[in-house]
Amino acid sequence: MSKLFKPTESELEILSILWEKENATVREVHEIVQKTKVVGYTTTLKLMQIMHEKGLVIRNETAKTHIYTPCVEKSKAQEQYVGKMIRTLFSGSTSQLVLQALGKHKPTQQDLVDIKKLIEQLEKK
Amino acid sequence: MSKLFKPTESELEILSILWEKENATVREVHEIVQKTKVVGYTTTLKLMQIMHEKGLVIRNETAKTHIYTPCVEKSKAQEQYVGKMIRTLFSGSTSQLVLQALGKHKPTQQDLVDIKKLIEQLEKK
DNA sequence: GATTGCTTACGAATATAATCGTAATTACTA
DNA sequence: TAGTAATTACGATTATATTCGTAAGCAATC
Repeated sequence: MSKLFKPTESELEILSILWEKENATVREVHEIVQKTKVVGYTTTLKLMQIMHEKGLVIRNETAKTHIYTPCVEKSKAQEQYVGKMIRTLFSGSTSQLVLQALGKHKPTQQDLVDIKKLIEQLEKK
Repeated sequence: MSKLFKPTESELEILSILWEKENATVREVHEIVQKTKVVGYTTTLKLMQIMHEKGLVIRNETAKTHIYTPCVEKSKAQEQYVGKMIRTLFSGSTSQLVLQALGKHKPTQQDLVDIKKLIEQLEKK
C-alpha cells in the first residue's frame, strides 16, 4: 500500500507549479503565486522550506539560490484526489464524475477522440 | 457570479452524508462518521452547529432532536471541486481527468453507454 | 570597503480547524 | 418523584496552517 500524502491547500498550489515547470526557485514560484493572491515573499519561502522538511520536494543547494524539485508524483496525487472526489461528491460513481466534467468543461475534438479510444479498449474486456 | 463556498475537510464529509440521506440527525451523521475515524459525539455535534452558523445547513428545531438538512447544492460543490482539480492537477485538461478517472476506477458497461451517448451529443456541435 | 539588493534561516504571531469536557435541558420510566 | 439516558449549548484546549518580521550571508557595484 502506497503511503498517502496529504498536502495542505498552499502546498498543493506550489506543487502544481513545480509539476508544471519541472523545477523552480522560490522567486519563480512566488511570482506565479502572486498572480492569484497577495502574500509576502518570505511566506512562500517558508512554505517551501516546510515542504522540504516534509520531503514533498528536494532542493539543489549548490548555488546560493536553491532550486526546488517536486518529490511526489503528480499521477499519485491525481489518483488520490480523483478517488476521494468520486467517493465524497459523486457517491462512488465514476461515470457521474466524467459526465459532470465533460458537460461543464468542454473538451476539444481531439479530447473526444482520445476518450473514445479508451472506451473502446475498456469495452473489449 | 455565484458565491463560492469552501467547506473544511470535516464539513465536506458531513455534507456528503447529508446529501446522501437528504437530511439527518447529529446521531445519524455521527454513526456514519464513526465508521471512518474515531471521534467523540460532541465533536460531530459541534461541527454541525458551526455549519449551521455558517449557513451550510439548516435545521428543524421543533423536536428536541434537531434534524439537519444541507443548504448548498451538491451540483455546485461538484462543479467547483472538479474545476479546481482540473486546473491544479490536470493542467487545465478535462480529457486528462476523464482518462485518469476511467482508467483507474473501472466503470460499468452501462456507464460506458452513458458516456458514449454524451460524447455523441458533444460531437454534433 | 561601504552600500545595495537578493537570498536563506528561523522564531514568533496570527488564524483556522478540530476536539472534547461539562453543564443544562428534556423525555422517558422505574 | 427520583433516576437514567440522550440531547443541545458552549467554553476551552489542542492541533495545524499561514503569515511575516528580522537577522545573517553573499555577491555585485559604486
